Amino acid sequence: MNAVAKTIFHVDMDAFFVSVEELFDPSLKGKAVVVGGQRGERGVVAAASYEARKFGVHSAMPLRTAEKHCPHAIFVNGHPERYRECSEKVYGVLNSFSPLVEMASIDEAYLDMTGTERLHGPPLRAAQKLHQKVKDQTQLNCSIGVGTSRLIAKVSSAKAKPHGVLWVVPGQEARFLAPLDVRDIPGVGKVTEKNLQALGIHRVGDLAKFDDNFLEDKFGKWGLALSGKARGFDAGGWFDTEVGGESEAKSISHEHTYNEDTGDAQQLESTLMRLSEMVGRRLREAGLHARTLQLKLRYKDFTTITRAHSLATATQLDTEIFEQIRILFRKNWKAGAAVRLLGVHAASFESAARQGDLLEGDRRERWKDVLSAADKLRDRFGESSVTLASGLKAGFRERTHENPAGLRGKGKE
DNA sequence: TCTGGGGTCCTAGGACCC
DNA sequence: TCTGGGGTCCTAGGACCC
Repeated sequence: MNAVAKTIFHVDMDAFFVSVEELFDPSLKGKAVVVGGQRGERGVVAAASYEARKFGVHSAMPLRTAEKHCPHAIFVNGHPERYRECSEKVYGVLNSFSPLVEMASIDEAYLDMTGTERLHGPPLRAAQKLHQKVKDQTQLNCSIGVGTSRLIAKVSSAKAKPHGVLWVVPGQEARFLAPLDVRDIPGVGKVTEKNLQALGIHRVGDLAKFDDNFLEDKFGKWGLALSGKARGFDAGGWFDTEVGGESEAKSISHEHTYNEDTGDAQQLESTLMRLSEMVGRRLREAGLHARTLQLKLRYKDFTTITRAHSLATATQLDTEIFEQIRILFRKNWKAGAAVRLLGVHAASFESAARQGDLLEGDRRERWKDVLSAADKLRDRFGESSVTLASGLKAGFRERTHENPAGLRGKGKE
């Protein structure tokens, strides 16, 4: 572990969703903009412009609260396709700079720049070059943190915002981290913060004073990781892995929150049908079969339950997914109770279904062909053009509407 | 403050097996 | 009858991230 110190870049796009919307509508520039939905809708802020943030608006805030804080803000629906497109463009720029690039999410990436000094110059110079290149080729601003670990790079990119570059010189990690709030450590949220505060730990420096054993005692495995992070190490989990490693999806899910709660069985089941189709489609696109299917049910009062079932044979078929989900729903829904949200979740993937007897296998193959054809039709004519009504009475199905909020929100930016 | 959607990882208890 | 100890799988829930 005493090899040459690594040089890791963390590139984080500034107010990504807002900036992309500004590319499509330049009149938004310089204004208070909230991305995530329209005024008065049920939902939360996916991203807010720096202008809106001045009024206390931040991501994950309910739209209705944002409206109160900033009545003059412009509310914009999210456009996931636009963000994906821009994200790919950003990836292209990064990849032209270094082959070791890993997109950590739609708007941030890690680069392993170890040993590139002869090509790009010293770390700070290289980061400034990349910073400019991203701006020139995408018209989007980013911030870049540079350090000897992913953790240091990530924390420093956050401190560099907006539109800045920050290098933590090797050996200075502890000094950089010590004065920061424990909340600045990725993975420390509200709950951990509170637990740490109860122990008198407020700053990263306080945390670094405690030894591993004490923290492991208090917080288990997570405490050990925390101890490492307080010292600037990528302690534990995926954070430890090499930059550029491809990781496969572990689960696929879709959920829907109603604009108004409903206790109507037919409406609920047709939503589950639609969600099952969406999950099935994603499974087929990824060439995956799922063994575990899970229903998520959130009632009006926000109490939420999940109920799962593991199949003997993994599936990627809409009908099989829906069949299980419906069983779980009928078994667990308090009949008539108003529901706020429904979700369908698939996990325990197998790359190919273990097939039963030949006849059964043949039947499944034919179904797969039918479904792939339906996927293609939906691509061409929209989500509502094809319905596999098997197991449903005619007219049973809710009209499919495009989900304007089909995008990830953003935490800290 | 009336709380989206899509993910990852972790914990904990019970079933079941050797 | 007074009862071990792992290992693994399954399910439910929760913290956290963007």
